[in-house]
Amino acid sequence: MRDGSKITINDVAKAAGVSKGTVDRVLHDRGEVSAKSREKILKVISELGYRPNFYASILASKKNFHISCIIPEFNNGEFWELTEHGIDQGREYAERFGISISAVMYDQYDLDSFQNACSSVLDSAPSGVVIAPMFRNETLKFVKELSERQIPYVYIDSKLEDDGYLAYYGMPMYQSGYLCADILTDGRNVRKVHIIRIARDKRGLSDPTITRRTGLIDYISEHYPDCVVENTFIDPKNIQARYEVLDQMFEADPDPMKYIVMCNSRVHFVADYLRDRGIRTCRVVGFDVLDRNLAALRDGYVQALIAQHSDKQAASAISAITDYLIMHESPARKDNYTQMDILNKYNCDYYI
Amino acid sequence: MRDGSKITINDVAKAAGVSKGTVDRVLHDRGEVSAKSREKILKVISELGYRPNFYASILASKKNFHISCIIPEFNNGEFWELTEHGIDQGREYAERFGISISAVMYDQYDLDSFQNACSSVLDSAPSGVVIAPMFRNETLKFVKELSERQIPYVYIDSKLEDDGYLAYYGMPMYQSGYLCADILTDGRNVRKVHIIRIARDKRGLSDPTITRRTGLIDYISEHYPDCVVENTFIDPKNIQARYEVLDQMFEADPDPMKYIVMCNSRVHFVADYLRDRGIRTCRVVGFDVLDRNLAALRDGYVQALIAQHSDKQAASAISAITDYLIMHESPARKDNYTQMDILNKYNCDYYI
DNA sequence: CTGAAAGCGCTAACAA
DNA sequence: TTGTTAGCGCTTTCAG
Repeated sequence: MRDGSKITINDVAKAAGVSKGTVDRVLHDRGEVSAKSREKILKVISELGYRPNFYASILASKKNFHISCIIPEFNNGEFWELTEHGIDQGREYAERFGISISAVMYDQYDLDSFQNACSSVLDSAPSGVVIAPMFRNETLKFVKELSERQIPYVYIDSKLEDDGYLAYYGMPMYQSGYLCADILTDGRNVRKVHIIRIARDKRGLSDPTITRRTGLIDYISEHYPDCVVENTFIDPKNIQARYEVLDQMFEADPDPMKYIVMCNSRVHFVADYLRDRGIRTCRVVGFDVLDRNLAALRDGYVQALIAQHSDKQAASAISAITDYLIMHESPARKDNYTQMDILNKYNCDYYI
Repeated sequence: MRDGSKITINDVAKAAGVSKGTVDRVLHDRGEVSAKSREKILKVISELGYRPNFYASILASKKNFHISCIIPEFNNGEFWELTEHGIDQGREYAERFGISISAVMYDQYDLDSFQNACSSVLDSAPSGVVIAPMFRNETLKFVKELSERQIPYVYIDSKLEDDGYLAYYGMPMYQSGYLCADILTDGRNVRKVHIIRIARDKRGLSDPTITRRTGLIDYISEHYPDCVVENTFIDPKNIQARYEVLDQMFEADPDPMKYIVMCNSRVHFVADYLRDRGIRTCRVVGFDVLDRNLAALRDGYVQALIAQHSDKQAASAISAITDYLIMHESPARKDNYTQMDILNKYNCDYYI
């Protein structure tokens, strides 16, 4: 009964006329087995439908697996905090199998910091790696090294064009922009859409939200060919400058009904402005369930949020590697596009 | 390293000056231990921070746990099919711990069938039970019996007012109706809402969607006090009768723009009608991701679907019992209201 | 009431 | 290239 099938490595050994030591050897591909023994054992295994009991396996094994997760560093309430929660969930799972998890953070605006993170991970000789890549070239170099060392790695958030990865968990960025535009406009007579963007001081950084913006713009030009799309850049660090820019935006066009969208997680910047100025005439859509975004949703300064359970992405990434390490099982599918959740004030309180 | 803490039952035994047999006895509360031994052992355990290794425990144990799941029977493509998938997911998890899972189905329109299901489950002396209750009184009787036998049980889909259950996983029904109304109307100038309902031949059956309808109606009267809510009853088994009723509904009011909603999973009945009649002027909202509902969503006969991942509910229920059985851990929270997912044609393809 | 001892199914030395 | 053996940490008889 136990484990569904009661056939053990001993049964296999007996049926194949060898010892369990030999069976174990073919089970783990560690050579030193004659071709005929090997063949026979494999045959018996599939005939009997033998499935190893990995509790016994873990118990007996002296191996110490470790998984490193490389993600951007963050402050409280920021996007990557949720990912860290997911790492904690994944840790809970992995630790049951005696696998330890560590998170290594880097400054997403600083290439050196990313390189340091990568090389320190490499030095620790991990059994597997989870990575949220922000620097294209450096990441490609890094995963190439991982591949050579036969270390499995999983992308989260966004992925690159190599194909050595074990799995990828992330949101379909283009589609999320398309969806966002649909929710923003939703059959209304929209003449102008305002995209609020973060003014990036450093150039040359990869920005995963570009694809999202493309989806957004495509939707508009397909469904509202006469609609104007206007970009407004705000400074994330300077409130005053931010308010000035937004004031200008509102003054430039007398219509108080504005359609506003942000393609990253920081729509709360817009909400704060609207709250302070007492503006309730706009339709605002943003992304991700930060506390400040949720508050804006509840208060009615943001009408909808598109969310992606990025915690689950990290957790899934870790269990994918765990399962691969423990039971040699690759995930059912390699590319896992997580669902896009539409949140409004009536369902956001039930979002975990 | 292994398992986080390397202190074993042997360490505890040594430190307490007893044998591991005795430690095991207090660990599992199976008596036959002197008060002082017990006390000492408990003290040592907390001092050392000993945490049992349940792989070893499962390996050595001869126990055979079994969980029974009681749910309504179904045809392909119906609501409960998704729940069965969830049971399969749960089984995958539970079997890792040597716990077997079985599903027992009953006819949700037949009390006898439900009673039979319950008593056959009782006869099989399960280690735990997952139940989707459709008959109030009978269920209360059943769970009382389970409580007396100390068998843990978990509600899914809906729950009753007893409080002996280990956990509950389901959608907040009232809120889902409220949300549904919001999506249906969404700031539009709505004067009449059509609720399409299934004509139930048998009376006296509990209907979990009543609460949902209440939420829906409450929203309307709060936000659209002048809006009329009209109920139309259709026969699930008779196409012709169905079409006649709907024809009448459309003929009764010349306005082709109708707001239509169904509170159960069978909005595809409405979609089929609209497709056949070539009506594209309505706004239709329904519940649950049946294949036929998804098709209607993609084709534009249904504008939105509210979904609830009922597979995850069943899977969570099973892992809750599993964790309880294996590591004596109760779930983090008892009542788990699952999130309400809003699906439209742009995000439904990413809904697993 | 308690200790000793025989496994659970598998891994990994170590011999052969 | 193989078989043998000593555990992994825990449960469960079975004597005492």
